[in-house]
Amino acid sequence: MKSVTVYDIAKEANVSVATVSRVLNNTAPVKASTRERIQGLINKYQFQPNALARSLIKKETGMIGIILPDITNPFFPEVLAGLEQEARKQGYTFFLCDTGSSNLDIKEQYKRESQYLNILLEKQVDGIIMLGGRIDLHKCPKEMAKEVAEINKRVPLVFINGNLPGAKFHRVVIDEVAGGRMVTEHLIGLGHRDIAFIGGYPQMSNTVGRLEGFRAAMADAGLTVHEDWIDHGGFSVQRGKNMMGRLLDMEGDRPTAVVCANDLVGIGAIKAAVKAGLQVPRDISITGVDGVPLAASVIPELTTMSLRCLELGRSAAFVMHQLISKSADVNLLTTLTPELTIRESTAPPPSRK
Amino acid sequence: MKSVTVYDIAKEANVSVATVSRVLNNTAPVKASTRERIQGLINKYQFQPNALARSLIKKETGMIGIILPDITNPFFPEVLAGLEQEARKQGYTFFLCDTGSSNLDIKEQYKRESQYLNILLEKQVDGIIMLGGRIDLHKCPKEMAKEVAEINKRVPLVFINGNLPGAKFHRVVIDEVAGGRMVTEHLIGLGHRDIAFIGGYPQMSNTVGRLEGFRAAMADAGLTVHEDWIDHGGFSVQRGKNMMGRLLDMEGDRPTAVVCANDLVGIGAIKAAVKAGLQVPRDISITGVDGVPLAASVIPELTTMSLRCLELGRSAAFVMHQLISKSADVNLLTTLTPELTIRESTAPPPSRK
DNA sequence: GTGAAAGCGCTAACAG
DNA sequence: CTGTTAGCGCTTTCAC
Repeated sequence: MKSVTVYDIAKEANVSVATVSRVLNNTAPVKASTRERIQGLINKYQFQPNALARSLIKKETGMIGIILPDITNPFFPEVLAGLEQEARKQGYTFFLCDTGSSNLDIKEQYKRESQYLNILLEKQVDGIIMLGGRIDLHKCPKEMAKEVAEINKRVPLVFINGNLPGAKFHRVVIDEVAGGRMVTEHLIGLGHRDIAFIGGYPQMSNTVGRLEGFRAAMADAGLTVHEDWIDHGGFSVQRGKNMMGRLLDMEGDRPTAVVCANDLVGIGAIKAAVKAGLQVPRDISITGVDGVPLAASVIPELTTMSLRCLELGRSAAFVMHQLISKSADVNLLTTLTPELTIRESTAPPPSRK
Repeated sequence: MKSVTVYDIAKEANVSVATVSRVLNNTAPVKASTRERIQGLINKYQFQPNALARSLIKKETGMIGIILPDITNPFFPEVLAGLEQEARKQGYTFFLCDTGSSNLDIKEQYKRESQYLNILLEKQVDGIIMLGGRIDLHKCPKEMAKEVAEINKRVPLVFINGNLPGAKFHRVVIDEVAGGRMVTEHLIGLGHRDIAFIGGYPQMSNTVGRLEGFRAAMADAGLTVHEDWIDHGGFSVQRGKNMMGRLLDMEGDRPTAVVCANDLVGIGAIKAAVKAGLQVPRDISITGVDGVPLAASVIPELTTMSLRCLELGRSAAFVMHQLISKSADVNLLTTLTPELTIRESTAPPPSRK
């Protein structure tokens, strides 16, 4: 099972390893006849140069590490697809590190992030892209931020939709505030005045941003926000159901529209509403945020803010490539504007008696 | 930006590199005092041993390559999560190769598979796991199968839900025929006699298997299958809509139940049915296959055959680990039985006049 | 316990 | 055009 090396090829071709290396990388002219002889042997033995040895000396591996919290959340595969599309052209390959947060306590998750960060460093990846986890924290503990800052000194680092205090990082982000604002304005434009906001976590910056946009839109329209109608508690369908259920169970007036922190919560909210005997959007309008394909698959199809996942991925790959190839003036911050996608889950409020 | 090496540590600690290596791997006893001195320096410089150099000599990288056709299809992240869960314990990390088939012509996809296979070999991964693509073909062209057989000689290879002619491969599969049969029997048990089957591709073995199970269940119940009601054409929500639309537009009798080749098609079918003014399951029952979380998110929730994606992933990781650690008697074939998940999209047929 | 030295498989000067 | 040689950073005999 001994694998063949440049030496084996060289010997059989009666040349030196240098020449073999030359045809492999065509890094210098080689006489046509010897080149063909060597190429023939390469094919004959299906010779594959050992990338480890090559990377060891060239100090580049063509590998990009990706750290994300949960591949099972459809947002991430979507971003990943964008990353792959762009990075493949440049010849990069991906190291996928899923911290598997979905069934983990939060501290364990951050520990895994640290572990993976170190593993990626040891594997000599050319760059690391982070999504979710600690970079999503509205206020990240100093120690955890510092660790990442240290790593940023050793290898190119790009954040997608996140940030960390205490240092400057390269980031590709969607404008969360604009997203929250636009979706709320859509509802207000439809005639809604009593609007709730559910989902997410108050300690996460995406939630904070979306909520801030929501408040801004309400304020601009001269509407007051019912603090009772603001609820947090997660990003899953199940959590969406729970929060919506709670909202519907409340005494007194009901909102005529609900802004959900993401699509999964939006879907859960629709389910809870339907279960409570309401019709969406006739009785209540519901919106999501993310724009994952899933949102177009439910009935009624979810009106949402597309976070343009694919482009987010592509942009990040682009920034990473610039960083790796040491281009001058790489933008520290790339901001994308989300896109309102109006579908079937929103309509004017039921007319009041 | 020069990174520190064992030599730097050794010099400053006044020991040889061998000793540093010993404390790094504790591969031999080292005097407590020198060990501490060295450990101190390691911490001080945040020294990370270069995994490339290490792998070069140890001939193992702890990396497993994964080749899959489309990370955007929720089936794959689910399997991936299972893989990760199991493989993390063993200290493996993943190389993700998405051939991005969703927006590719089919030939291009196979070419990418070949490319990735080669890249993974060069990167010296300890093993390769394949999902989808050519291993899903009912009849894979000889050349394409042979290429994979060659690779199987050089590095451990595991297929998830697939196979290739001309050689023996290690495989972890779900019993597709049983799946098709069980879901059909569920419908028959409910009283359905007029059942359609839509989705998938006739050249793919999963479709062939599911359809075979469908036919077997029908035959066992003494029911005849309407060949007109068997339609193929893909695995996406959109395709499901199209196929279901076609079915509903047909002259003559209508089926009272539809077995869909996967969950996405099932969701598309529900959408088409609802759009046509039918109620699911009152007027028509619809089932899926896959058991992705999404299937539980739609309204009505989709009755489906769970392919037990997580376990599929875990089993594959387990088999791979055995292969890598050269355990004796690794099972060539691991078969899981799918699980019927009854939800809301199936009910007895409407009573006839 | 510890050090010297020989590679792992490849690339990159530097000579010819 | 081509060969010689010195490493990349680490592990691992084999001595001491």
